[in-house]
Amino acid sequence: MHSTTYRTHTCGELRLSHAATTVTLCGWVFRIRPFGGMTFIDLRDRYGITQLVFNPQTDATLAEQAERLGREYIIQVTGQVVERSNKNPALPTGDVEVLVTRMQVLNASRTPPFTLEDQTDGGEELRMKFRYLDLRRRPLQQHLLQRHQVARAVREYLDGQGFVDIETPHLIKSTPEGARDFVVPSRLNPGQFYALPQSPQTFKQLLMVSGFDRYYQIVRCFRDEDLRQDRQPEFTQIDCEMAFVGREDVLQMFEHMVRHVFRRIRNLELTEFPRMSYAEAIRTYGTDKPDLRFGMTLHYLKDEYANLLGEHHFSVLDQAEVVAGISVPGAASFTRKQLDELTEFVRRPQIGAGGLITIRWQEDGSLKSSIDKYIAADTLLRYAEVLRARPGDLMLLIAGPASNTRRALSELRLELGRRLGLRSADDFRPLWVVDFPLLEYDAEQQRWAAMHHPFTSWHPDDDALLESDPARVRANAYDLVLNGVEIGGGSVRIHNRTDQMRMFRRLGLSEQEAEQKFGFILNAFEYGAPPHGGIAFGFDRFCSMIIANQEGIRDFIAFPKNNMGRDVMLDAPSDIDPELKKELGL
RNA sequence: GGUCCGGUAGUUUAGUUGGUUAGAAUGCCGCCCUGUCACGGCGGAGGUCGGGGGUUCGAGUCCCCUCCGGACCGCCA
Repeated sequence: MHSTTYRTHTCGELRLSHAATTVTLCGWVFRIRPFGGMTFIDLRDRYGITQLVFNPQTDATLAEQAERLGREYIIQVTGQVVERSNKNPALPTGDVEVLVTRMQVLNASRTPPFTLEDQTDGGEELRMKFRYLDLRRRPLQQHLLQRHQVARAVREYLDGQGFVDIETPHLIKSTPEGARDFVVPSRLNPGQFYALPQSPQTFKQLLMVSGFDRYYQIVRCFRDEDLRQDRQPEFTQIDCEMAFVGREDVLQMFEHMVRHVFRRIRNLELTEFPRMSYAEAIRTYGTDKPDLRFGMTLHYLKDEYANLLGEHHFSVLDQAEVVAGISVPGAASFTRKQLDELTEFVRRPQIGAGGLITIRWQEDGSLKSSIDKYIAADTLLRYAEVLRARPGDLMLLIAGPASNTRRALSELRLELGRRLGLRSADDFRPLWVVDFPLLEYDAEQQRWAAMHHPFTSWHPDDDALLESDPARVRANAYDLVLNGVEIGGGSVRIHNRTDQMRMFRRLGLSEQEAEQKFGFILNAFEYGAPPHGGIAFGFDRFCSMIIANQEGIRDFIAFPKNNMGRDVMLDAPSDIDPELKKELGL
């Protein structure tokens, strides 16, 4: 299958059954073990590693040449496959070796700046600069090969469900809503710019108007925002849209897609896709993307509905908008040092809690808290009841403004999950988060903004609230969360001009602005637009989760950018030729 | 726009209160070794301590500025 004019087999192919045949292999010199006259070389390609033997008794000149090879030289060798006297069970090819009788150096190599072992000694920056070398390493090769398999499985499923892969343009129009656009100057239209798509959102909706019913695309998207380990300026979406569907149709269809991909890639049957409202997620986990692999949910001693604090003399609690906490099973044995670390963790500027109240409920029933002088033991026992704690547990309380406190507890919960080993890499817990708010108030710009995007429809029961009480309108939107990572999101869309205009007005666009920026879709809605809805998955995140159950996506992208959006291998972005600049009217 | 961490040999890193010749591992080079597989043994070379300025008798170490990398907050419909 891989036989070419250069080679008869790959480096991962030879077995005992090949013994006594003569083969020609090509590959990179991975390790050289000179052993007196005799020399062993591990020859590597993407299929595996095969041991070569050079024996001076067979060919003294050749054995000497072999000793002079360097790491990552690329060579072509011919020889006989022989059974090894000392087999290596760690290698699939470990039963055999190739006794080399002819060797040609196809290309020499400088000594690589870092080792290409699975556990490389290279730092992040160096590996990025020499990305093509880093990609020779087995873990990264596996990631990209598996990413290809994920894409195949996705296409296999969607093709089977009648979805049509249709390409959409990359040079499009800049629109005011959403993320900052990357722009491309137009030479033929001096002073004007294209934008690169943040997603094919409007195009896929127009394809529904055209009657394409079921559309998908694995497509690059661009957003000019600050980066994180799970955010790149260009990233890939599995972009999907369906006509004549309601929310339930979309959730079913894509739950099954995720199941299909997990079967194919991990041979794993996902058990259930529970649903949770946005409000419930925020209340019980402090976040809209809860990690369901472990418990430790939030419980409230004081919030806008109730105050269960009882008798005490502690102003920190009285003055707080919200007092809430989690109980950590079996963690009453935490040391003072560990508790200090947790306190420091929540006080970090990024988390921003004022402090952390710790209550250790010992196995013997005694209580040790950081607020012993303010709050009596019987009151603490009532707190324990609210927090669903048991003897042996550690209770952690935070008091402060509602959203800060929830966020801090959410981060604290994740940190404890990490420390206690509750976020297992073999465990996958999907979750649909539904009923997001349609709008959120942007204090900076003093206007309402779409939480999902401005084409999202809303719950019919909330229709009247759009004008009277926008904060309470529930969107017909959903996110798919996997182990605390948002891997996809979508909505049932608006499909008539009247509602779309109401939405634009609500977002502060005048009739004229809406017409100017979004005229194409408003017009399309006047020519028989079907009800439709869809979803988009972050393909890079989906891959990083399904392949390695990790959040960082850079190791699943062949040529990613760093956290300043730079490609350190190319050294892009860069200056351009002044002549070119002039032509572009810049 | 902001916060935090880091930058010492090719690479990964140690370096105490500011004090003698900046130490280790790995890689690289040389010699020895015929069954290794992270081979082993002996020896050797290799340092603008990111850059600039300052404090000091003396700076890898302290201060200021700056560049680079990483993580995060804001931001990311």
